[in-house]
Amino acid sequence: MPEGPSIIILKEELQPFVGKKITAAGGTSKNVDYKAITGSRVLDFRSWGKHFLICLPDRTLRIHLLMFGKYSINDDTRPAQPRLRLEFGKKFINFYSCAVNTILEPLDEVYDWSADVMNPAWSARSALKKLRANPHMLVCDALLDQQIFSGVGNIIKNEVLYRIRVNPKNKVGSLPAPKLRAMTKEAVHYSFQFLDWKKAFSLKKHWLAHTKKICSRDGHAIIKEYLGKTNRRTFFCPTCQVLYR
DNA sequence: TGGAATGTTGGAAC
DNA sequence: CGTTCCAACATTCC
Repeated sequence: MPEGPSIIILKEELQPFVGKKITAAGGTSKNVDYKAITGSRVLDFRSWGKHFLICLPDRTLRIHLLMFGKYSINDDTRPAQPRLRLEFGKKFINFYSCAVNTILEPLDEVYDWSADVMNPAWSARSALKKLRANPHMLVCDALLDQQIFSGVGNIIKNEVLYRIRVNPKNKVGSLPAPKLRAMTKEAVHYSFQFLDWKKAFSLKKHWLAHTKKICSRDGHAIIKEYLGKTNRRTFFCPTCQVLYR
């Protein structure tokens, strides 16, 4: 479900609820004061990477869909109990198996919007600065670092590295400067392609590395290894994705 | 059918 | 006290 582009789609699907008043709220999350938010109007839906933000006058509800989170709109056919349910008269939204939190601070104090690859405030310069400050970090970890590339997930990581022909085992500091810039640029570019393809239900069709077995560039085998500090599965072509020294 | 997967967290361990 | 590690969580698919 997640990765930044999917959250953008969620935000777009919920646009009809902007400005609407919550007439009832419930769910299994213990991090929400359901009574307090009943009667509040939704000022806006925002997002920061994989965080989906429901902005109310006096607080923000933060939804993180994690690996298996789901949502449904005006549809109660799911068997599971929603973690969070917001009703707007006869219409409603349900969120399932996600992490829900309440934020009381102003969002600008909580989030660095320039780190979100899909936000207009995204700053490549700022990302490069953070990367240069972490030369020891593996590039496969760097792309998954939400403080640097908020919204990038494992699929985007694999596709970005394949597209710029960079081996995931490189350290940030060993990449030539143009490659580091290319990585930063492609993280944004591919995220928007992901968005378009996901909307067209053709995301998987465009995967070049993720879950693939053969490199479409040179016909060599794509390797699967569990890499980085979080041991995420990483697909890459050791032949065309360069390992710098 | 069991294992793995678009992810993060909190607390234990060191 | 800082860091690192790992279990836990939850759902769907192959």
